Formats: sequence, C-alpha cells, structure tokens
Amino acid sequence: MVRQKIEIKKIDNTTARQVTFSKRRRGLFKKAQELSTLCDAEIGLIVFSSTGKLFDYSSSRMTQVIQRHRFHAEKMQRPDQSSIRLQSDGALHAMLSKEATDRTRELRQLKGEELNGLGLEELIKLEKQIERGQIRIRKMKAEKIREVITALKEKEAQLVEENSRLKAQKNCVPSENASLQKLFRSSESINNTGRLAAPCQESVTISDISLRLGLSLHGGN
Amino acid sequence: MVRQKIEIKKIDNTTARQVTFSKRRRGLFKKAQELSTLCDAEIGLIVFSSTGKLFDYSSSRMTQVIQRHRFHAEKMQRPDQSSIRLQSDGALHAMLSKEATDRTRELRQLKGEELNGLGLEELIKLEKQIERGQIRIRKMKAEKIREVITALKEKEAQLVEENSRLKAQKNCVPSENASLQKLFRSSESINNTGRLAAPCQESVTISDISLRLGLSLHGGN
DNA sequence: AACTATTTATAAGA
DNA sequence: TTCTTATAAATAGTT
Repeated sequence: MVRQKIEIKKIDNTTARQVTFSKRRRGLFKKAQELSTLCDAEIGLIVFSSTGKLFDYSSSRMTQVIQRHRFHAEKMQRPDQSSIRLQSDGALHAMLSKEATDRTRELRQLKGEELNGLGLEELIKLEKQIERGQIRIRKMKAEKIREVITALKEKEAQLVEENSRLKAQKNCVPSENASLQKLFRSSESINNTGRLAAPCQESVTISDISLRLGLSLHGGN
Repeated sequence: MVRQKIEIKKIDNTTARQVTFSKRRRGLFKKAQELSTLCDAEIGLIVFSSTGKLFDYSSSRMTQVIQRHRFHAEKMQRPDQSSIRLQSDGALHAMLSKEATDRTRELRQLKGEELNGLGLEELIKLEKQIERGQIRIRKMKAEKIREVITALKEKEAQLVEENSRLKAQKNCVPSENASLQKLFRSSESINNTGRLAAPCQESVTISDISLRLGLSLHGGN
C-alpha cells in the first residue's frame, strides 16, 4: 500500500510474507485496541501466523468474549438443542436462552435485519405488525408534542403577562413597591437586554423546542 | 488521526461514538481480512458494540479458530479447564437474563406496547428505527413479489406454448400418421394428469398468488 | 530496524 | 447513513 500499491493476495516470498505479517499484525492489534477504547466495545482478536504461532488480544477476558460470541452465535442458528445442552444448569437457562433467542430474532426481523429466510406471507405479516407499532408510536409522539406545545403556550402567556406587568411598573417609575423594583433592576443588569430579557430567554427555549418538533415532523410524515 | 489528532479514550458523545465505531469497525475488519489473505494467517475477530450488537469475522470457521486458540491457551498455562470452558453459572445466568429482559422491552416498544415512560426524543428515535425496518421489509417484499411474478410468467408462457402444441395435435386427429398418433396417446396415458393437468394446476396457483399480491399491495403502498 | 514515498484510514463537517 | 476532504496513520519497498 505504499511505495507501490499491492494486490491483496497471498505473498509468495516467505521472507517478505513474514515481514509484512509482523508489520500488519502490529497495526491490526493497535486498531483493535483503539476501537475497544474509543467506542467501549468488547473485542477479541485471534491470529495464527502461517507458521502456527498464536497472537491474541482481548479487551476483557478472551474466554468471556468467546463465551458471549458462542451465546450469540447459537441464537442465530439452531436455538433449541445446542444451547440447551450448553447451559449446564438446565431448565432455567434453557428457558432464558430460548426467550432471548426468540426475542432477538423477532426484533431483528422487525428491524429488517434478518429477512432472507422468510416467505411472502411472513413478510406481509411483519409489515402489518410494524405498521401497527408505527401507528401507536406516532400517536404517542403526537400526544407528547401536544403536551409540550400546551406547556410552552402556558409559559408564554405567563411571561407575556409578567412582561406587561413589568412594563406598567416601569412607566410609573419611582414606584411604591421597592422590592419588585429591585427585582426588576437585578434582572436588567444581569441580562443587559433589560425588560426584554425574560421573554427573550424564553423565546429561545420555545424556538429550540420548535426546532425539535420540526425535525420530528420531518422524519415523521 | 485526521482533521485533528484524537486522543485514544472513550468518546463521550453517543452519536459520535457510534459513528466512529461504525467507521473503525469496517477498517478493522478490512485489515483483518487483508492480513489473513496476504500472510496466510488464520484469524478470528469478535467485536461487540457498546449496545451489545455482535460483529465477527473469521478467515476459516470461527469455531475452528476458537478451538485452536483454546488448545494453545491450555498448552501455555495449565489452569482449570472449567474456567476456559464456561464462565461461572451466575454470570452466564445474569447475562442471559439481562439480554432477555432488554430485548423484550425493546421489542414491545417497537410494537408500540410500552411507550408510556418515554420522552419525545426517544419516541422520535423509535419512530426512525421502525421506519428503517419498514423500508427494509418492504424492499424484501417487493423483491419476493417480483420473483414470484417472474416465475409464474415463465411457467405461463411454457404452458401456453405446450397447450397450443397439444391443440394442434388434437386438430389433426384421426390422422394419417400412425406413429405420431400413438405417441400422443401414450403420453396422455402415462401422465394421467396429462399435459392438461399441469396448466390446470398452475392456473389455480396463479390466482392464488394474485390474491396474495392483492393483499400485499393493499397493505404495502 | 529505519526510512520515506505513498497509500489508506479516518475525524470532522455537510 | 453516506459523501467529501484535509490530515493523520499505516505500510511497501529500500537501505
């Protein structure tokens, strides 16, 4: 990949092959460690050189990684027999295992990840199922959005009211209510934008939420 | 390592972490394959994302790589085989249990059955997820439908052709060609369901499938 | 092993 | 997710 690009096929020259193996093995292990650290992934890497020498790396314990892999691998294929036999504890484990297996498959299918074995009928069934879920989720989302909007409108009304109250107070300036006056000044000095400060701050929040609603409607319909 | 050099430590931002995971995982698997090919090495690579998703690659068969690894590991140290073989029952049990619980909740949420605790953001995320699944399922369904239709059309063409051939033969009935006549009769008796049988059977299948297609298009677009 | 000239990988941003 | 791009990292061939 450097002085000249190389073709990815077995390197014939033994010496060259060993050198490359050594270099690239280091690179590979480094990348594995980095991925594990950066992304909090559990990784197991096993490498046998062509001369049979073993190199390995695992972010946790290799046995644990392998165990976890086996657990997952079983789910994919014949969930019934092998998994039951493996769990030395028998019935409880078998039950749990089967449960996890079934749920996982169902879940992956709903996510459209494991569709290859399915026939037309099954796909149609799946589609209907997903539509039902979608309708419910959208309903719930709409409800939540209504809630959020209602809450924001209330807040807005409150603030408008408060705002006009403050305006009125400022107009009859040296006023009779010292404490409120003080409160107003402090907010003015803090915000620097004065009486508009509070509404202004709130409008930011509102537009922030609006943005989120916009995004949701975007993805939504 | 690019626009800016990054420090190798866990990425806090979830989205950024997932993106990086996706990119680097690809890179890692590519490097593993290249090493295996170039240097004739036997490699097994197991990666679990922080969300528990499994990715793996092995140059031969993973079980074989793992077995070979175990063999080497046992030779190296001579610790108890039980620890190599299985994690403690408790840990496995906990793992199974957690997995089953998590998957079940996720599944129910995708089906829109357990949405009450969720916030707007989560609902939006869920909606997007379900849409992705829907798209995949529909794609697969469309593919299946195309397959079925193509197969049926081919069959139909064959049958039409055969049918007209038969018709032609029937028309020159009491004919002058004894041998052909004999041939026709014998084929009729051999099949018993005869040449006409197949078309008949097929037409049932066609309408049956048509019905199914009708349903699917109904739900589909 | 070291050294580079290049190719790859990839972080950030769109 | 996928593409783009600027830059960091990896590495093939050489010494």
